[in-house]
Amino acid sequence: MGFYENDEDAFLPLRDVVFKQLREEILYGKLKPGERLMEIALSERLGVSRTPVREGIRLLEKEGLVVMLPRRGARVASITAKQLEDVLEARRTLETFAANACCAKITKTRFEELKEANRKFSEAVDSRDLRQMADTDTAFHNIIIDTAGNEKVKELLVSLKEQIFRYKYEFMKEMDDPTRLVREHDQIIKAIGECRSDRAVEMIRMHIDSQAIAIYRKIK
Amino acid sequence: MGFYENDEDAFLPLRDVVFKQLREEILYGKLKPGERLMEIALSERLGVSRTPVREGIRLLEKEGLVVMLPRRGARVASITAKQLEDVLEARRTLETFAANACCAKITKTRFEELKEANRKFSEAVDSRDLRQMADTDTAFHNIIIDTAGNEKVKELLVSLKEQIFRYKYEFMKEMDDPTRLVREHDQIIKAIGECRSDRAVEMIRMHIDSQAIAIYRKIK
DNA sequence: TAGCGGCTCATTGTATACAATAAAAAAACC
DNA sequence: GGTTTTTTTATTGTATACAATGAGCCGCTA
Repeated sequence: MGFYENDEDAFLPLRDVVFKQLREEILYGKLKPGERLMEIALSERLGVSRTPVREGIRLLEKEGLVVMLPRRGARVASITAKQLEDVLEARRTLETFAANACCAKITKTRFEELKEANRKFSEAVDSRDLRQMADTDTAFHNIIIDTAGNEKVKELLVSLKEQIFRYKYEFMKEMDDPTRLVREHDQIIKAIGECRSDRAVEMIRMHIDSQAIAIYRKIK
Repeated sequence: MGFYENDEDAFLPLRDVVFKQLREEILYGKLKPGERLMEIALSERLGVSRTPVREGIRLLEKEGLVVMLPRRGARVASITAKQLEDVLEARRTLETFAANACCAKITKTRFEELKEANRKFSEAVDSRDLRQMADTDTAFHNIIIDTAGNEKVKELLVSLKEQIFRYKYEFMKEMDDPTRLVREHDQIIKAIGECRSDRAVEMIRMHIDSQAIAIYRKIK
């Protein structure tokens, strides 16, 4: 690669370095949906041979970030309205499960983390730093998912969210009142704090759906 | 590979042939959990070079059938009780969602397919052919999932089921009364036919849970 | 004999060369 | 001039050679 993002990467297999790099570029829009990923061009740009590039691309496919056609190479995954709906529906299903489980397992410290996470999200919203907003929002949701304690569900949700991250990112750019998200988070926190799992589930559902509708509008 | 399962495979990239072959061997127990997958040995056995073997193994990793450790190669995924619980919980969450959606979208022809599928499953149970039982059971559930019409959920469920297929297979071997499964299927069909989605969801949940408990017992 | 250190070997990681193929361009034909 | 066929070229698929590394072995030392 010629350079390394940080020292950790120096010990990672090159395929993972390639994976991380390309993932970053896809998620934050440098590589756009539908764009071809050509092995030779990438290996030259990244300064490695084709082998780790191929393997890195396979990892991206695993995360649903690229699609491969035999003998035709890989493209950054683009998404149809139907696929977006499907992903969001799957996400909603799993994340409402997580919210429910979270209510049963929440601890005092976890609850405080949740509040702290939303505070950070609120700051990010105030700062209008898009990247920061996206990251802190993810962190907030991840606390709920972590508390639910189901590793497989977590893994699936990470993958599902990555698949629509790019669109969410674009959508946040044009959102008129992002402070609404902060208030929605607060309501979720409140429901969890009161151990009202039905309400928490409903809040999460609404929270995801409202974003879903906005993203959906943008896609079309 | 030297030979081909069928003509279709002759046109597939070798990585896919390798993937299919190894997947078969893992699912039906020829390759056992924890067993190492060594690239050179496999490439010799399958008559291809290491490259497609490596890529085939990556595909297996994507399906959760093998786990890879950097510089230590790949092993057939074995599962802890906790992981099994997590997978089953995720499956239950998504499949109850599918059952619910199925009730809303079921058509007359699909309903007939469902009944036919359970008839075939019943025959398989009578014949005591384990492989047949597993396949027809999967086919039955797949009709419900297909009818739900969410491709992403389907994809996730396929992967989740594969991860526990081997254990289910082992468990079926020692099941005392497999006809119970046929009756459970019948109840699910009935609930769907009556458009009682609450009941269908509950039936699916029970159906999965009863298997879950049995598999769980076996693992421990 | 227990523990340390370096050696060997098996195995994965990476690079590269060659083969196969699909898309694009050029040529031949009507 | 347009259409089909051939040729070229770009790109992926596959094989293989070499490098790097981790695991186990063996002898050394105390």
